Amino acid sequence: MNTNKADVDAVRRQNRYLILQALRIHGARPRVDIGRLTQLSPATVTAITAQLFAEGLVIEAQQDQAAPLTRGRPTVDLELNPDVLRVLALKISIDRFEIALADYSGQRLGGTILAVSTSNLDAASVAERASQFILSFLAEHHLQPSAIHKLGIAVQGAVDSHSGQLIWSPAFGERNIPLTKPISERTGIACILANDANMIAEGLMAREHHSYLGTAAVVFLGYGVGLGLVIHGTTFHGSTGAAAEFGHMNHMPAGALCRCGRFGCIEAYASDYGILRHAEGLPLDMVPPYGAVDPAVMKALENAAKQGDAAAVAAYNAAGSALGFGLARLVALLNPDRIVIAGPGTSAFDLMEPAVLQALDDGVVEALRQNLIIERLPIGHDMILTGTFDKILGEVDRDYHGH
Amino acid sequence: MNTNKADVDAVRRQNRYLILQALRIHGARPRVDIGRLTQLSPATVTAITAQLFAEGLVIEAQQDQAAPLTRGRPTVDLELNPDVLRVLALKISIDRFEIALADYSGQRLGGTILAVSTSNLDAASVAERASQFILSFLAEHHLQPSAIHKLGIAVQGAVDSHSGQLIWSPAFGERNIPLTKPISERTGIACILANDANMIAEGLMAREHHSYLGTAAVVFLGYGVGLGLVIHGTTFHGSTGAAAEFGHMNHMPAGALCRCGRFGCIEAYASDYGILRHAEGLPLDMVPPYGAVDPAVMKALENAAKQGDAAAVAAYNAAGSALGFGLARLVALLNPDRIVIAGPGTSAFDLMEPAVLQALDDGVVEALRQNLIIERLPIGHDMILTGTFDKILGEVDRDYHGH
DNA sequence: TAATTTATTTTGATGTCCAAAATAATCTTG
DNA sequence: CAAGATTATTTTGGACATCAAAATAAATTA
Repeated sequence: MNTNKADVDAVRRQNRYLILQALRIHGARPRVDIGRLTQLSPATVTAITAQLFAEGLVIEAQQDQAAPLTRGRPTVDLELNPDVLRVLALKISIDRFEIALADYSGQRLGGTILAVSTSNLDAASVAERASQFILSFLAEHHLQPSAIHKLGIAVQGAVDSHSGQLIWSPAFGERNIPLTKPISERTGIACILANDANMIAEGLMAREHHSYLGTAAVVFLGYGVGLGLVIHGTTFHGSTGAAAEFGHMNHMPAGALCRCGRFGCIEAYASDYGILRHAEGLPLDMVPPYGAVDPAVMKALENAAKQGDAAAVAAYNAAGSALGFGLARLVALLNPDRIVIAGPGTSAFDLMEPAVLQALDDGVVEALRQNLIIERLPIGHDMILTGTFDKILGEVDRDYHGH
Repeated sequence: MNTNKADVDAVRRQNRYLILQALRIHGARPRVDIGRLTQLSPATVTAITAQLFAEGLVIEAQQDQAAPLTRGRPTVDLELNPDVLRVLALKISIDRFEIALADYSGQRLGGTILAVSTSNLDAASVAERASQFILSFLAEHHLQPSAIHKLGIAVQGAVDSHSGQLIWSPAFGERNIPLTKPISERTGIACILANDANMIAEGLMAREHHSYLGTAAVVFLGYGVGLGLVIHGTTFHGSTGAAAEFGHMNHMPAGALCRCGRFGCIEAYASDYGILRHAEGLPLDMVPPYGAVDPAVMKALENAAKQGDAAAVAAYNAAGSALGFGLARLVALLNPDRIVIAGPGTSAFDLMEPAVLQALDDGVVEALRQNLIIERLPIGHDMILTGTFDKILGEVDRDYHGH
């Protein structure tokens, strides 16, 4: 349980945070609504919004033209002042950097993609290259780095968010790549580092808060297999912030060879390259001979399986089984309310679904999956950037107090 | 994050809780110490302790005879008033009920064990039998049920603490056995239901709070394999309160037959009966032909393995491997700071340890286990009762305000 | 134009914490 | 053995937070 002392300051901080979050989630709203949403009394809402107003964080919104049509004093909508600050999100994945800019209200103001041959970068060059990308992006938008309040970096792989290092990622050959420190030094922008699947979870939580109050697992199917964990309504990061390396959770001792060098990881069966290797009849202990797999290739494989191609069907079955047993193990351990399957791989999930469900049947006491919601969410990579903004801005709501 | 509004009442509740917990954990202490422990100002400590005094929850302790020997006004030790209330803890395991009584300070006042042929009890009789046991125990101690503030029930198996049902337990043949409601009706005592391994975690947390601030997994080796999870310094219960069915996390698809009826559970390899079945050369898909395994039998097997008996060694290796891969999967998912191996099975852990470590090597990226502390704790079953008291009394500290 | 209705602000009460001052109860020292 | 020193605890007064209720603002309706 919470083991910190409470004082009157903490009360104001908490309620102030609730109001900012209410405006962030629900958009422009009058004070009455804020009171209803936060359970705070009108007097308190007035007091806190007045303070937020004075700090410049909140402004009066344009009055909605669709007339009131109602009796009584008209409401005054308040909204977050978009111009308070700007934030950046950088997504690093195989052969690709993507950056986006947003204002304080979360509105996306622009973004670019850069093709990078990531596997050829050495540890030191990653931050260098990313910094260049950030600075040139800012220059294009006529922004000084000092205009950016914070940068969130979302990467596929195991990250250590405390030290700001990328522990391991399929995008790079090397391990333990420092990111936040060198990027921060080169650009002058404060950085945080997070796992991409966790950022998706963050985004889902921000948007559908009521569905994510308990425990949920968000599986991201794509080139690899990522997982974001929501526990007690908060995204979970383990002791080093590196939790949820679901793709590299072992499925089968001494099983198929994975990109990470181990044998039997879920990813070695259920990722693009794992499925492809299996379907092509290559030995499972062969080093996966692919970089980023062309989506068209996967689409073709998917179609082949749908046409009944035996090798393709078998590959998707193996993928589903590995994924399903992984989920079964997760369920046995955490008994979540909800599992969300997201990412581009979702389109082929039909092919895996029977094996997934069979594995869940075989692998978990039914009592633990009685009320389990399994949901498919056809969101794409873009949710990673969105979720990263949600995370950064949520932190800002907690501790930013104006200039 | 916390999404509740804060008010001045919440402040006092929180600080009051901190003071009660400080006294509970550290025993009799003067007000100055309480201030240091909680970070509260002397003025606040005086105010809150005065209130606790008035409510009767706190009393002045006997002055320590070992004289002060120090200058200045002497301290006045405060302590929890043991007579505020009494609580009961009931532990239900295979062929055995155990009950204990404690006072408000957590002091154990007595306890009894009852041999029960649990496997022969039908669902309705379990609560009936337990209630009889409770009532006769109270009669022996000349206590009315109304004198008991709360009863905590710790059971091996999957529990649903919300509904108060025992979903599945190796102790009983039937499933979905209602416990808290019928026991509460029959005895008139408020009940809560929890998993035994979680109660061990609760006990460890109460005693060594600083070691359990992050994520920790407490593995209980005994007849079965239990797991208590500590996440963010709180014991974790999944959506139904049934989390951490580690013993029934799948180790090997279509593997050894488990008591739960599935194939390949960790327990089917690593529990007493699983090891014994393997060592005796019985087929792994054979229904385990044992009830509670006599500790002497396990001791003999352990000795045989230590003498080099091949079948016994192989059985312990298989157990270690199943346990190790289970832990590897847990680590990949949760990246805990600490794994604690506890329970009577600890004595044979030497035999399993090499296989456990090998499995961890094979199953987890090393970055995730670099700082992992694996600790062996030779605590016994008794910690389950102790931890149950810690849990109940912690709840009391949070919401009990005197008569 | 007056009455009604709804939103927001103001006022006053209650309660919290804390810093600083006051008090209490001991030991030390000359 | 009395005055001083030292440490613990309590008291006092200020700063702030929430809230209920009253007051005010700004519209619609009759």
